[in-house]
Amino acid sequence: MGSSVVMSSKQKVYQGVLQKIRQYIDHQHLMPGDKLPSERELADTLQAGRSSVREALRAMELLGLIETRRGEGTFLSTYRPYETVELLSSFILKEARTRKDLFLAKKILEKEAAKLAFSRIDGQDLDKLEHLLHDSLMGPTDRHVAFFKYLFAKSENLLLARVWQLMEEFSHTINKLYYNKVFYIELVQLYSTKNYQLIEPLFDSFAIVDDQME
Amino acid sequence: MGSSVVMSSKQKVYQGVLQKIRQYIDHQHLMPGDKLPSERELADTLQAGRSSVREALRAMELLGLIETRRGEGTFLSTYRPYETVELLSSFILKEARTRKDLFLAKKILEKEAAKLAFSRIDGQDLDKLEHLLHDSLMGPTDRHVAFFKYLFAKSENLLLARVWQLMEEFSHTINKLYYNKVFYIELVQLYSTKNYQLIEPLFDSFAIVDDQME
DNA sequence: GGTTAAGGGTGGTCTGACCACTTTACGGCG
DNA sequence: CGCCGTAAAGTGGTCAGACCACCCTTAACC
Repeated sequence: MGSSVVMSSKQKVYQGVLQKIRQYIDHQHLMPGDKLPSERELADTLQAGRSSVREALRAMELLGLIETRRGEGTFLSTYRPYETVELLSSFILKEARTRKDLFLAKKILEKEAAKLAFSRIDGQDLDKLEHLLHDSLMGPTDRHVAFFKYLFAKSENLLLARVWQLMEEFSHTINKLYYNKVFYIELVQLYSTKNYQLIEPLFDSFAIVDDQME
Repeated sequence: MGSSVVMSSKQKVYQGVLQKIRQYIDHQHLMPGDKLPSERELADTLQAGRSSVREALRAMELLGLIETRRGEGTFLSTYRPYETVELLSSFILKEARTRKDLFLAKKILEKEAAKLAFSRIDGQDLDKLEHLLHDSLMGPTDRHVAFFKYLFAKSENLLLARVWQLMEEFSHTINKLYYNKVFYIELVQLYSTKNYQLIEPLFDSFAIVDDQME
């Protein structure tokens, strides 16, 4: 950084600013928490208007790349791609807003998490899962969410977990979904008897209970 | 739309503007290509400054949600996340673990699409898939993308397809990935011999070829 | 040394000016 | 009446400037 924003005939100033900021972050080896130059300084250095700098920063902020704090400055944030997926998914899910697509996609993720978690479920986990199933203070949807949150944590694939969570949260705007209670009991049994090959057939044999039909 | 931006104590004006625009898109059932109100009109209607409106629009533009054209206006775009993906990739690369998550998640989706497509693959589809495999003008990555694009279309689960597409585009910024060529041939064979039960083991037995290691 | 107030710096928001480009409207001519 | 050219109106794009809310640092006072 030190040169003005390069103005290609098609590129808007905020896009040039964005590129320069990214280069600055790279060259300075900035880590999350590190401070960027002030808006005014950026505007001076890049010979752009402060508004144009702000437009670039707002775009980055929405993507979760930076955090701006009034009176303090602009800081590189711990990058959380999942927040971006959240915003994007709100559009994606809207387009694909058929119940069938959503529920099947979610079921697939749950099934795969169940299988990924398989080798990591020990006796203690079984206890916790069974405790969940027998907690009579929990409604079926909450139990479902807690159950699979547990399994997704065990799967140790954060991206899958987050995508599932977004689908789960989004599906709540449609209605509440869960499997028949026998399903959960049988899945825990499969973990108990170490019967990996029966996980997929189990998912295939249980239909989702659709709260809206009741 | 018609009320001013609600100012919560923590929310910035541009975030409120963003919400209102999203609501407007919903209420008007806007489709890609449809025109949004002008910046000045939005500023009047939402009782915000034009700069604040622009900040919100820049953020949406960077996400590929809208397209602004000087002299014409602001249009809802057919969702194309290319610019976003490029911007995010420089940050997503920093986490090797995220990378591992991404590849595994993508493989899972590809596997499930292959299975969902199973019952819809006919002789004509087989011809097309085989044609893909024998197109020597295609590099391995392009072939992989075309191959699975085809399968996801056959799966008829638009949500899964979109999530996979997003992951696929993310992963391209990291490196180029595909399976060993024998994989595709064997999968087409499974379709030909109608051997559904072997799809999952096939995916389990093939490692992803990582271009970066070559 | 501790506390408080002031000063300087930060981001946040808005207004206004002006430019480049597109679309619309109007007038003149055939 | 239709077409063409020009001007006006409308669009986004950029910048400067003003002022506010907040934060941090420094200086002054007890």
